Amino acid sequence: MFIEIDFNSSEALYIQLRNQIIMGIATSTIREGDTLPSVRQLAENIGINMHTVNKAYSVLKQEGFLQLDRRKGAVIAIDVNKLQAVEEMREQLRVLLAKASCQNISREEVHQLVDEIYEEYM
Amino acid sequence: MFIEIDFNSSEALYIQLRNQIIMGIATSTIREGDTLPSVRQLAENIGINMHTVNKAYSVLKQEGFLQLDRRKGAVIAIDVNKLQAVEEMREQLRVLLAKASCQNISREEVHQLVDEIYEEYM
DNA sequence: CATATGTTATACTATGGATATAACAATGGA
DNA sequence: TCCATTGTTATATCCATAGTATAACATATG
Repeated sequence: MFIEIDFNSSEALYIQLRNQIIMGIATSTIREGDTLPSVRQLAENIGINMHTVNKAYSVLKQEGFLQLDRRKGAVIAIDVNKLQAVEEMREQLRVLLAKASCQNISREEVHQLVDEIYEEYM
Repeated sequence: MFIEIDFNSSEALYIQLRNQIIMGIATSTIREGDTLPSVRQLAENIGINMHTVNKAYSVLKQEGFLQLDRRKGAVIAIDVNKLQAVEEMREQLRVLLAKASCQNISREEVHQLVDEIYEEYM
């Protein structure tokens, strides 16, 4: 299992789970059509509560990364409104880059970071 | 006052405050050496509790953007460990760009977004 | 001396995260 | 058909955090 939870982190467990799964998709560790473990299985596997996994899955469903099917379980299925996705990204980058700018991190340095990270993805 | 708080947002008030002040620095609305209102003044001004403002100021102090002085009040003073700042940025971008990658937002599109946003700053 | 500053302490309410049981309808395999 | 497993929903409890409300203190300014 590619999922690693940090119980000492201040980040909510279900958010960590969400992030790990999105990273899994980005790095092709899991692909469209693959199924994730059932909420009960994954919960037992990680050692957390069923509802915490369920919440992570619900968020991923809401964000258009998962489809929940009683027959097949949790299936990776990308269904994204790209215009909306870009606007959400812009808002998050606005805050992140404001801080970066204050810290004298240049535009070029950000571009390089983006390139480095994108090499791991796709 | 350049600070605008959204009371309907799910984001914590002190985080909104922090973000607005960082954006204020990034856009040169406030500059190094400028003083922010006292915690009591700003609290009354916005219509929130003194301790909420105090928490925002404490976070900004912790992050190296503010110096709190009993004589001068809250003074903008950038004191940043750049190496650490870049690493923190990398971690945040890792999650953000993983999602972007899953949503078929290309590296070039991200670069363009970064450029657009950076035009407002510096 | 009076006022305003940052700082600290305590207490309360509300909300959200995480857990624990429990139950339900629907599906698939034996 | 029977049974186990699936996603889903409903409660209830515990704890941490956010926000508010008072209050008090040392210090600095006028």
